[in-house]
Amino acid sequence: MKKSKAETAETRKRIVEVAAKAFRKHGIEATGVAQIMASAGLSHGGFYRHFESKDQLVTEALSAARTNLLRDSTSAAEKGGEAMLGVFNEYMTSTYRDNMEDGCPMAAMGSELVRATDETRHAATASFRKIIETVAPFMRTKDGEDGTDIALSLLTNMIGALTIARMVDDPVLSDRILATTQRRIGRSIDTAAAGSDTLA
Amino acid sequence: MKKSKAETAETRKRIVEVAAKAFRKHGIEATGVAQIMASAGLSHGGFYRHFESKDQLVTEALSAARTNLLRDSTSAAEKGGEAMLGVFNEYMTSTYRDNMEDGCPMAAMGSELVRATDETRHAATASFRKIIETVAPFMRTKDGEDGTDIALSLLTNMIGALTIARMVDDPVLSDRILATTQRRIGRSIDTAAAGSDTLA
DNA sequence: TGTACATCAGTGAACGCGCGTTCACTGATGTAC
DNA sequence: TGTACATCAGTGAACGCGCGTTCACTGATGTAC
Repeated sequence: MKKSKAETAETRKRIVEVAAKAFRKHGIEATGVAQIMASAGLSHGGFYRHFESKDQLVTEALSAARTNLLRDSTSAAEKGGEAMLGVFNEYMTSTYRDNMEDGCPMAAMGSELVRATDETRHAATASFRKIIETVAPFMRTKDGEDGTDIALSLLTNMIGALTIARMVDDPVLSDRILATTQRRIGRSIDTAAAGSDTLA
Repeated sequence: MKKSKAETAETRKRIVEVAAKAFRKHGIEATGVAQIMASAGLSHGGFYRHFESKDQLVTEALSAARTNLLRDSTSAAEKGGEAMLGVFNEYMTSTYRDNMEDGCPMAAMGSELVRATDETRHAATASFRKIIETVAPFMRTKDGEDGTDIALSLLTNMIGALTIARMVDDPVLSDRILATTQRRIGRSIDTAAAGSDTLA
């Protein structure tokens, strides 16, 4: 039953994408290799033809999950401050809150990533840094302030707010957390900032 | 080998306290009932004389873990704004970051609490709300702003910052996240606010 | 106050279960001639 | 270009292991008389 190289690559990619959603939705520990393989339409035995371990898949799934985030922020960075504000605000909506499987992996798996392997934490750090770099130029800075610092503050705020908004069992409180965070986003982003497109 | 009522109550309390530390340090799922009982100096079989399930212990351990937080913020609330600032700042130190087992349970177990049982999430919500209420009067508000909203924003920021500071594998970046968050704390807290002691 | 008995905290073996991982096997793909 | 063979993606059973939970048992505590 050997498969062609193209098929093999496709299968591997499918496993990573399925895992990226499952880990965010149910958590890393709670998601088994067999479940992931079943969701990808395979039996669990073939897993180790593609990956050395579950940990390796976690690292790759995390990198895959960040792709959407980076795509959003990079495309907004090209368009300018108004687009960036739109992207940020979208992350603080009830729709985004209620769709964990497609959202920010750091908000969805935060405390599990703290205890993850060195490789996974390294990948997470690289993702986080990349996003900070992308959005930092769009932060509204006053005298002496650094865009990177504002971005660090705003993004960790969004991650924490999303986590707590998902944790609390009172929808009113949850919505209020999102709304408050949106207000901070509006204050932090410089909508007048030019996109990289206009610079080119 | 029946034990006296006093001993039984003491044992139960010990289990909860050991669990509160272990869940924060290693995560909820990764901490087994047998490990907790062994840390408490007991064999695992006796666990169900004290608790109906592991889930019940999780709920109680969470409530026990919040006690320290509430004690800190309540005592600061009595003393006034300067004391409150001190407590907040302490939460954003490298010492606090590196001592997960004694720290804020929402930062330590955030994404696991999102997926916890209804009872646990309810307890977590009550804890969060209580702390917000305690610190809200000490927030620096400008025209039309609500202290509760500022508190929600600041506390979710601190939880997210602590989580990400623990997740990244670069100590420089981690320290920078803490420092930036400390700066925001300084801007948000009204050090001139009077403590409830002075009102009495 | 003293005795007889029921209660139940704690022990340690055992339960079924799902986990991550391994392995012998199958048969289509890719390669060497 | 066609044939022979090595490769290896995927299957499904099996591995050891630790999980949460149960249970028969022990013996000190608490209670009823």
